[in-house]
Amino acid sequence: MAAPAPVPEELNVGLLLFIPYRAMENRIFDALALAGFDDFSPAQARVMQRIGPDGTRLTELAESAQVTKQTASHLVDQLERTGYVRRTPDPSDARARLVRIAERGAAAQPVAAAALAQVEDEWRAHLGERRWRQLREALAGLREITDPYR
Amino acid sequence: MAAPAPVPEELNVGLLLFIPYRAMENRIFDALALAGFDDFSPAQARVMQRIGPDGTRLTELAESAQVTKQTASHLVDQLERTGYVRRTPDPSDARARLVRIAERGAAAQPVAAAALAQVEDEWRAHLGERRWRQLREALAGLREITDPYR
DNA sequence: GAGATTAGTTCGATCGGCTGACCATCGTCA
DNA sequence: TGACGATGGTCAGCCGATCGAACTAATCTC
Repeated sequence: MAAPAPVPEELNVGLLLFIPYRAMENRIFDALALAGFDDFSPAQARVMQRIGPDGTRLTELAESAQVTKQTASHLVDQLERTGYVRRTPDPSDARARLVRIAERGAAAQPVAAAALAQVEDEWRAHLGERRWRQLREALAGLREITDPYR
Repeated sequence: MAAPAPVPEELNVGLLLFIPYRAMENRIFDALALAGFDDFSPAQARVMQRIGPDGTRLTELAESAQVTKQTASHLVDQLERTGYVRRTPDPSDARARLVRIAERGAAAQPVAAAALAQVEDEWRAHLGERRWRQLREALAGLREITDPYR
């Protein structure tokens, strides 16, 4: 333990979480824009990122992203218009439709993944392997009690 | 943030950060509303939270919250109208004005602080003291390379 | 002191997100 | 079996957040 927390300004945990989150979002967003994927917004991305490999229902997306169905629907509209996603019928329920990644979305994913990996590498390098793993582990633990969706 | 399809265990760090952040924000917001402070928005709170004890310039607030000066100005307008903050002249620069916490803002702060402490306690209890400290430490480390303001 | 820079505001537009109202399908239970 | 509540989704209308452009006033630099 050593030094008795010399930190005078104990920045609150909420802010402490938000700062790197925002940095990550910006980095990925910039990388995508640089690769030509500049025709979508952070809000759209926040929804798109939650689409599973086999498609995801709108309601599920809405819950997961913590927005109303209407908002999610609206964002999916835009994503559909620009070719990032596609709505397909849900075979198991005629009311529902599955939102799936479309061609342009599929093209953007590797770019986003690469940017993500790049940032994670930088963070890991900065923190060191041990602290990095501890961070991931603690965040996963936190998720158990803070993820309203899951 | 846009990232590839989530695999449950390997959920990307951005999302892992976002989930508890959002949960924290919601909890504090609810507590404030319950205590009668229901006449302001999350966006306003995000700005207000960054006001220092001796007041903070608008431009500084804008940078720190990563919004434009116009947006910050607009939010401060509202906060001023509802009595949470006050604009005072900056003695060191006649162009500038210091945004300070006003009466209603000062009244809200202990409520927010209590809610924050409550949530932190819950999180600490869930993670255990050791992991909790590791989390805080890692986040502080991350801030060194992700906080564009500082 | 002229010109560039900086702090802040005003204006106008767009986008994100919400509520309310609605339709179609599904599931259940009398 | 069929009526009715619950569920998945859309449409319409509204407000707040945020941005870009253009502007004023004060400051800084030579």
